[in-house]
Amino acid sequence: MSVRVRFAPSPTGALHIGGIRTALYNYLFARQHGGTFILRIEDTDQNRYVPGAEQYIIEALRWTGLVPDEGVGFGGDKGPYRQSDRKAIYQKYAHDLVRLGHAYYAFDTPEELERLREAEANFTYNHRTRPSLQNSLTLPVEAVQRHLAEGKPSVIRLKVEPDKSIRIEDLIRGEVVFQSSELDDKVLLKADGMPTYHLANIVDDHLMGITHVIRGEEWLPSTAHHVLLYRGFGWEGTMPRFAHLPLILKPEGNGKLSKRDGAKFGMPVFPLAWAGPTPEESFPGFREAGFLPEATINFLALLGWHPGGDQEMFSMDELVQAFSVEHIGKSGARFDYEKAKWFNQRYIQATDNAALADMIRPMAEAKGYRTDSQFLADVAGLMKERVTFLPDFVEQGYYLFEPVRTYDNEMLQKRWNPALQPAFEAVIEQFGSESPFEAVHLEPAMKRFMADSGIKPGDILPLLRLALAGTMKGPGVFEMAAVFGKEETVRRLSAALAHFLGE
RNA sequence: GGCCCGUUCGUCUAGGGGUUAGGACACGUCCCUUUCACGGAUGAAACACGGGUUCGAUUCCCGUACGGGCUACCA
Repeated sequence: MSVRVRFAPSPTGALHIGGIRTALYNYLFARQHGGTFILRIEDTDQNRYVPGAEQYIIEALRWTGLVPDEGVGFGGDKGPYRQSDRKAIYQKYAHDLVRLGHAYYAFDTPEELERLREAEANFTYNHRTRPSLQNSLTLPVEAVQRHLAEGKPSVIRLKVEPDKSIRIEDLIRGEVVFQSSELDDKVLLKADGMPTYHLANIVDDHLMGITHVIRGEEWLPSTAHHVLLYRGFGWEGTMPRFAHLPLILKPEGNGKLSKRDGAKFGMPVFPLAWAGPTPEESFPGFREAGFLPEATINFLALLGWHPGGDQEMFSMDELVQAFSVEHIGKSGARFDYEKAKWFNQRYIQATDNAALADMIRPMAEAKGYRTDSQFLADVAGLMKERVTFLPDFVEQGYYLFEPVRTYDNEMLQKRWNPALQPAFEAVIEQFGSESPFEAVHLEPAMKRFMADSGIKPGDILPLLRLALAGTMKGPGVFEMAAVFGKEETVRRLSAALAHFLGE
């Protein structure tokens, strides 16, 4: 049977980076087995639905390259893939389960249950308490019929039989055992007619032919209920295998990574920026920060999984090859932003200049800078080994785009000396006569010229740098000169000399 | 509180009954470089604790501690 896996997020806002990792592992597993990767939108909670979240999820998957084979926005013949469009299906199955004796109607109001929980801290709706509550197991048949006919608000609950051991063979954790007596009678169908996660999930996974459920660890405790549902429906024979992923933890302190941690620690925790109704509900994204999708994926892949060995850099194809559920770690992984930055740096270094030019162009454009391909590619070549993020090219390399307006005064005081004027002028003149104007020629030629003229490179080189860039940081003097070209180089040097002379 | 899961350098991790416990990020030092980086070399840095089992346990078992998750008509 061919592998079918799904990524099933809830459109309650921006999808954080942990969600992308879950999608990634599902994707890798599907690709490796020649299987199908499905996107299902779990929007069964009307109250938490956030407009735009679904589009965000799809865009985030496209950006990271985790493109589904089937699902909302991607076609497929097992749809619809949006749970709110499947309401009638769940209702049918919920009622089937009642008929089969594995579920029942319950009429207790949320308020009544709330009171019970307040009265008894550990109150649970289960095999012990249900005989004293308002449901189709305790009420006379006529009363149940009447309530149903009158449309009295009701839910359908799973009838968990006590005294049974439920064993789950988790692909990551091995055998996990639960005692049914400790399980509650989970609500399957809510009073508004929508299913809860538990019902919708099992029905959909079954109907969509899902073979492996790879999801976050927060679902491990309810997996026992899910097994009971498969049994209740008589689907145990085709029940998917489960793999529960460890969670991603906060960069510092305790607990799992949350939305707010981005602002708290000054780093993005979302793949894409999210514009909420208020600044507090808006979040920065990896994409907007200037991460390459490949770097983001490589970083996430290794957060909780490693194939063994010492390899750090993995292309998507290599990940597909190397991936295995057995090598997923069991403990939570702390979100390590420094490592993410390092990956990005490595990927930028490994990207060719022409491709970088295309990525930089919008940023150069926004600043009103030159945007021709050759120049941007040259800038990329000069800066790629000293940047971390894409915007750094134009932000740190501003002097490549703009004329120098200010010179590092401290360095100027230290390096400039009026006695150097003739040497500096000679060097400017020599630059003007060099050809070809390329770094490989310029560097030896100029150094030879200085040696022949009795000019100490140590006196002049720092000044040339200052003259060309205004700052002591940056690419090699001759490399910059070559990118500027003869005319611009001489212009910058002359302008700088005038400034050095106090004009 | 109850149930479930986990625990190797600060972080991500490899490993696995006998190893100098390996790599990467971050950090220190040095080299390269008359800048800043890249790169190279090198250093400091870990098997939570207590009992077993065993000739031998970081590795297997049991406890304890600590961490995490769940405990909604949320997912």
